[in-house]
Amino acid sequence: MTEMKRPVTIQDVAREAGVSTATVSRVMSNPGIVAATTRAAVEEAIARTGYAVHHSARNLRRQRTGSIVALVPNLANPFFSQILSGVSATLSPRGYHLLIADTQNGPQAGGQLLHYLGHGVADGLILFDGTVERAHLAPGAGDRPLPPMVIACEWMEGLALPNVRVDNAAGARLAVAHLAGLGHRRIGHITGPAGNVLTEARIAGTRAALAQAGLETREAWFFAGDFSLDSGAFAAREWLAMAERPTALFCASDEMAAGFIGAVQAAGVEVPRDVSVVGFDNIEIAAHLTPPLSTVRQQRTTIGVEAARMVLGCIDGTVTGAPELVLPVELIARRSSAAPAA
Amino acid sequence: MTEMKRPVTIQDVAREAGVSTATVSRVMSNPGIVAATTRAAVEEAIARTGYAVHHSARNLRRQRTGSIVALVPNLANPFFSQILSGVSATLSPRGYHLLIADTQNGPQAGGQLLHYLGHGVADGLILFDGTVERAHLAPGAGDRPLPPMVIACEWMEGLALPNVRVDNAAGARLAVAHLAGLGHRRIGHITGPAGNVLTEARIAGTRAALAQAGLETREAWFFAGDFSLDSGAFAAREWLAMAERPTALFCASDEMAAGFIGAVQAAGVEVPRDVSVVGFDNIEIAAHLTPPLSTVRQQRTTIGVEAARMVLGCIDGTVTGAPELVLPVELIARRSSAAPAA
DNA sequence: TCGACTCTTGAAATCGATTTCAGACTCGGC
DNA sequence: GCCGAGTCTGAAATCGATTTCAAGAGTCGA
Repeated sequence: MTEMKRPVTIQDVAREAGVSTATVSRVMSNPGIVAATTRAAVEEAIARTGYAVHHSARNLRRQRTGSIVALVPNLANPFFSQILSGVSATLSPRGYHLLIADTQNGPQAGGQLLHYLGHGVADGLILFDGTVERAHLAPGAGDRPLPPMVIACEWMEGLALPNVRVDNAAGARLAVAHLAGLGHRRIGHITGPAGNVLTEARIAGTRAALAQAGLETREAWFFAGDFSLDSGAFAAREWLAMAERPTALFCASDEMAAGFIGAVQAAGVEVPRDVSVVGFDNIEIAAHLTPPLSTVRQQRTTIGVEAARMVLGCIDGTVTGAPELVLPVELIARRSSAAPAA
Repeated sequence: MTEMKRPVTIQDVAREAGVSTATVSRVMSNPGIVAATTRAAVEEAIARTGYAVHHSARNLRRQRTGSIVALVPNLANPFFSQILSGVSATLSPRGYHLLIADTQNGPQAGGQLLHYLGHGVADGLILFDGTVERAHLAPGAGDRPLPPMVIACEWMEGLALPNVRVDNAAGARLAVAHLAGLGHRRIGHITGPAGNVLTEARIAGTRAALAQAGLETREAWFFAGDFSLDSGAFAAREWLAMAERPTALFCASDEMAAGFIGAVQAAGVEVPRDVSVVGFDNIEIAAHLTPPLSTVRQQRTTIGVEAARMVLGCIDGTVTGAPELVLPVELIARRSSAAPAA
């Protein structure tokens, strides 16, 4: 048919249809202002040539890129896959692409970030990592206006950035209150990684709920974890070696809860007969574990959807300032938590 | 300091340094050919103005985009997160961005794909979804040369596309041989979604291994699943209702294995005492389940890394034709499989 | 002292689409 | 028959960087 060499440009279409490139462009982006007959001719030419707009060219002229970048601390962590799915589902219908950057938990996150900011790489940014150095975020750093940016899941104290998160402290309180309500008097906690805002919020919620229930807050019952399966299993070893064990544990992530349960059950301890466990996240497998895991549900898809909406809102100006959206959490009682043995 | 209005362009830097834009450009992309003193002046000017190259402009001129798109069937599936992590880790140091498109398992995958092909959106494409309509992939469809493309995890029979995958049939054979070796005579299989190439390869491997071991291949013992936890639990209900049950099951995914085990254990059946189970994938939680899950290990990060390398190779011409890389798998025997009860 | 060469550098064309600006044309009303 | 308003269209400028081409400045040997 036509030559298959060089990709067809708007010039080719214009020539083919006997009009100017301006008209072709109008047919594509604002058909209404083009006369019906002309439009038909152009559309016919487009179809015949198989023309497709060249994004780089359009982006250059329009001064936008059509993509949003999501900065995640660790892409391998399945926790983010569902969130990103929500982001993607929101972005696609609005014509935006999703660019993913994995900071690999590294301190070079700042560098990564700088790379994306103001370089015309993306129109907006969703930050899922609260450990980025503040210096990089302060407007004026590098002398260049920063693109719209929202921070999701995590947040940064004292930094006025649009934000989507769940009510972490409330989740912790729900979990601990649940355990206390079952009759547990000795309740422990496996924490997230030190320094993380989520970790701190959940610890704070745990302490608050313990105090409210009039229970002891024993520091030895706070096991240091990092959200991972292995850190849960590690905490289990500490717990097993302990003289005076807590009878119930609230874990800051479902993965740690699963790691803990797996390890204690391998040691012959039974859940929930010997120890009750509550997780956080409600990952999909939680309901299928043995025993099914009681947990605090966090709607990950919704987080992604709302974060994406928020950036888009910032971009088109319908969202201004630094709104904060705190999503509710919910306790899901399953079989891993029960009244303590008499 | 300087005005904070408009982002600084290469023109500004050129003016600041008293050179032409050509020289500034050379300093950035090929410093060697610029005189040392001039180069220093330009670098100084770049630092002073905080200049950063505008990607759309560069891309337009260079006729590349600097990004690779990964088309995944379902981003919410954590199976892909580790693969994508490998892709990202390989792409970043080479200066490429990772663009992610979620086809949402929909038939519109073709449309999605078309959107990315030849539109100057990406320099290459990694396809993790084998269900794309072939018509969209045939070079010449739409009259435009297709960008480099590799298909990973899955593949398409009779389509000569660069390909990275694991040896699925061998994995199935390993699993079944392992169960047969333990003494099981009645071995069943929970399959993946119908029509999927992975499903078919694993079924074929299962049948081959059963035949080789001289065991019966009973159709009733092939449970239809779709890789999901719930489908594993569903198969468990069928299995429980069965008069003559297989004593061992090979599941085409760890998630189905976990769903199966969770459901039968909830019904009072013990694993591996009453039934042995082997999964496929070796997802991270497999080792922490109760009992720890025996499975066929599939190196997901490696798949991502190799797929990314392959596209990059196609782009820079070091890879030609349609190479196929079949990664080995490995059986990991844990506690969910044991000799059948006497 | 005069080419022949190399080394640097800048002017200008280029990538492909969008958009402004103004011109051409139509139509209705007076 | 003329004028103004309204419609539609094309020429050309523009987005910001890269790269070709050629020219100017030295260098070196004969």
